[in-house]
Amino acid sequence: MPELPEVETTLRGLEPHLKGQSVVKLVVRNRRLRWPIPSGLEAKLRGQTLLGMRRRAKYLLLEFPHGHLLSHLGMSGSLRLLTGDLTPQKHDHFDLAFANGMCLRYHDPRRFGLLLWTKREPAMHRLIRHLGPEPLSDKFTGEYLYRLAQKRKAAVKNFIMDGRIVVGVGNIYASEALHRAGIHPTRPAGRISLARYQNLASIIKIVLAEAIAAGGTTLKDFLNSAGLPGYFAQKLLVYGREGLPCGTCLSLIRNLTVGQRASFYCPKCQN
DNA sequence: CCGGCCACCTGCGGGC
DNA sequence: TGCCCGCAGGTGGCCG
Repeated sequence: MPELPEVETTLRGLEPHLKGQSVVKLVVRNRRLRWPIPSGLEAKLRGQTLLGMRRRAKYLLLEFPHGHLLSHLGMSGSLRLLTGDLTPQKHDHFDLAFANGMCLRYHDPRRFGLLLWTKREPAMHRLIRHLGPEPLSDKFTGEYLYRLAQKRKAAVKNFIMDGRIVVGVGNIYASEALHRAGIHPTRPAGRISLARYQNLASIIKIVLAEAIAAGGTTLKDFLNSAGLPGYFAQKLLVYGREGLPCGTCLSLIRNLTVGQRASFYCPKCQN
């Protein structure tokens, strides 16, 4: 489900309500996420004040006086802010209750997400340490992509989805950005010019920024922290549009498997 | 180091 | 209707 824009949307929805609040309790109904929710986390969080929230890649980082909570939404996770009815539904795996009455509830049918605790700087954590730059930062440029791409034979779509190269570009936005940039998804990363990478890098920034502004993409079940869908799905030009005409040239959009992921592209506009 | 593949898990839609 | 198959927005780990 969530790529960078969906995680950012979740962060922006939660932070104003939760920053500065103290934790009343953590209730875990199912510890078995991608990695088990650590036992003892309940005791660690009780009474602690949430100092701030950040996003790094697709991880949400919650800062407390003695460490950070590190969470990830996986493929099907969502974090909702509840105030009224607290009856848990199927796949509601944990609740973080705050002193102002707000309840942060995690829902995740596939359980590919996670909730971990780290005492050290989150940037030093083994799941974060190896990650590349944020796509919306100044470190992410066409020159940067071009330099790392030299001699690489992997398909450019896999290259830009590799978190060690750049974070936050998932399957939807990789397809969309490559389409807007006119680059075929299977083109070897090392066989793309600097000029095309400059174009691609700026397009990735634009697509992600537009998706954040639209509140993310809801394909079937993404909901923001208030339980509302994002509407960037209406602006997708190729993703999920196999067999439909390209908006530019009317060729039919194709769906090709690249690196075990569906990849949508226009056979005429992208090369 | 790099590239390719698998696994983790549940739900849903299509085809028969 | 019901069963079986394939597929789904992520990503660490393993293998050659």
